[in-house]
Amino acid sequence: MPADAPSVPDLRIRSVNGAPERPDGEFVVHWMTAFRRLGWNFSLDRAVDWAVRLGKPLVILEALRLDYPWASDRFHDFVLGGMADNLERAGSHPVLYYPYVERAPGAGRGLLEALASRAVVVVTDDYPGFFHPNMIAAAGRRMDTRLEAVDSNGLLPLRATERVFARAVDFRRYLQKALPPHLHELPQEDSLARTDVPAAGPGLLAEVRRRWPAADRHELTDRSLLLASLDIDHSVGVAPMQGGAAQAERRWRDFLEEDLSGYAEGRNDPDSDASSRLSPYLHFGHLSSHQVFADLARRELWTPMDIAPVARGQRSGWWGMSQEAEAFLDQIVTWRELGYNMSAHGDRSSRFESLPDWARRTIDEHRSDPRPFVYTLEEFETARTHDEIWNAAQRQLVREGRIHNYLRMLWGKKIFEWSETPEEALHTMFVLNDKYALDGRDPNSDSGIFWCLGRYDRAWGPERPVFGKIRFMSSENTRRKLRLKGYLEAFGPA
DNA sequence: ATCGGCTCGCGCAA
DNA sequence: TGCGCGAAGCCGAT
Repeated sequence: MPADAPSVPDLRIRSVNGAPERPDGEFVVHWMTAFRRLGWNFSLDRAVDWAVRLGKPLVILEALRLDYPWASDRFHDFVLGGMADNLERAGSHPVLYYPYVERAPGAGRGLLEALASRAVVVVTDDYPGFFHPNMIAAAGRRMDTRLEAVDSNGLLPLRATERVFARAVDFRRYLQKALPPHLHELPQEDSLARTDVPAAGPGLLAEVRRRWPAADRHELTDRSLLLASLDIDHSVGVAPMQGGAAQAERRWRDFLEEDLSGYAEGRNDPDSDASSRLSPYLHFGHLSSHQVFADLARRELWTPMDIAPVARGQRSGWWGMSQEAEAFLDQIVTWRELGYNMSAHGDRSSRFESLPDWARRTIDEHRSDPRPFVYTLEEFETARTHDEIWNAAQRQLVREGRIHNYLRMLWGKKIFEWSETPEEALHTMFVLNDKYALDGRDPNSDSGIFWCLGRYDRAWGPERPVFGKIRFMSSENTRRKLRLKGYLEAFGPA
């Protein structure tokens, strides 16, 4: 790659199929699958680099299939909202933004290959979770054009280390040593700002676009008819939270300007729902943690010189920012990227066997303890347990696609306690979280769900039935700690 | 309201 | 070898 182009760090670029680029191809393809935004995006920067270097137009394909696991009105709507934003923003640039929505099962088959067969190179997003690694590998086998996957997941490149970490403090200590050089590596705020990309003419790909028509602005903006026409799960309704980079930006600004000031204390006060509510935007790639970091640093008047000389994995004081900024960075950098690291490098990272030894041991010792209650997946899903707090949390998940951050822990702990086996509990948690949570199907879902069974945690006494030495939580105590009246009314039985 | 004990593993100082 | 401490807890004693 050219020395004069804005550099995407080599560590973040991976050749999927080992094929060479084709300099006589007609255009560069950016296949947008995970980082669904037009700025703060190393993956798109890389595609722009190619286009500039070889003097070829840029085609951005953002596709949405019908048959991905858990496809529903809820997730489709979120992604389509993002496409509407990207279409709007790309309109002022000389690129071909091509939003493709599959209308009938299998209709989209062949589209990527049709583009790839004429492309110089295809650049896509290297996301370590859900079906993405398999999809990327399969796409690489189906094309003889060079396919590159680029890591724009977080501040630390996924390939910076092969190690996996058993506890947040270990990863934090590692980050405090390894992260500083990477903090200078930022993607472009506006990947399409460079004017030296050759224009994509209006006739480009006309015949491809006749066979696989792009979604138009109107149906992406006003989505109910489109959603209703698709063969997806309509029982999981559109969530109150709107998807897309524009909404993500708005929520981030609001959080930064209004909610962050109470963040350090707010999180320790279980009464307030002090979460940033950015996780759906981060999950769908509508928001970048690089932007979050850059904006935060600017607000804090921070420079790398402020970093403390001691690096012992301490939770606060290392960055040299305000308490609330450091508390937030611990979430969005340490904890978020801990999960990504595990997803990218952890053997069997989503399996029971990946739990720490002490946790597996104690869970096994209590495997045959009688459960105080046992519910089926269907009873859990329809919020028919004996516990009104648990039922309310489940109803919030079904209706809004999220759960209050404290209750989310209780929700998982109780599914563990009220299932026949830990494996069945895991299955229930993953099904419900994957199906309903806007931020589900993410490496951080693994972290959150497995935390309930001891991952990243330590043993706690006294030893109890079912839990053994796994940290225990109870609805009775939750009732004492949280003011739940409003919540229980809002999420009472329908 | 606050405190200690419950319990495990790891890095680091000694 | 021992010490300190860690995502969010619980419970009983004070």
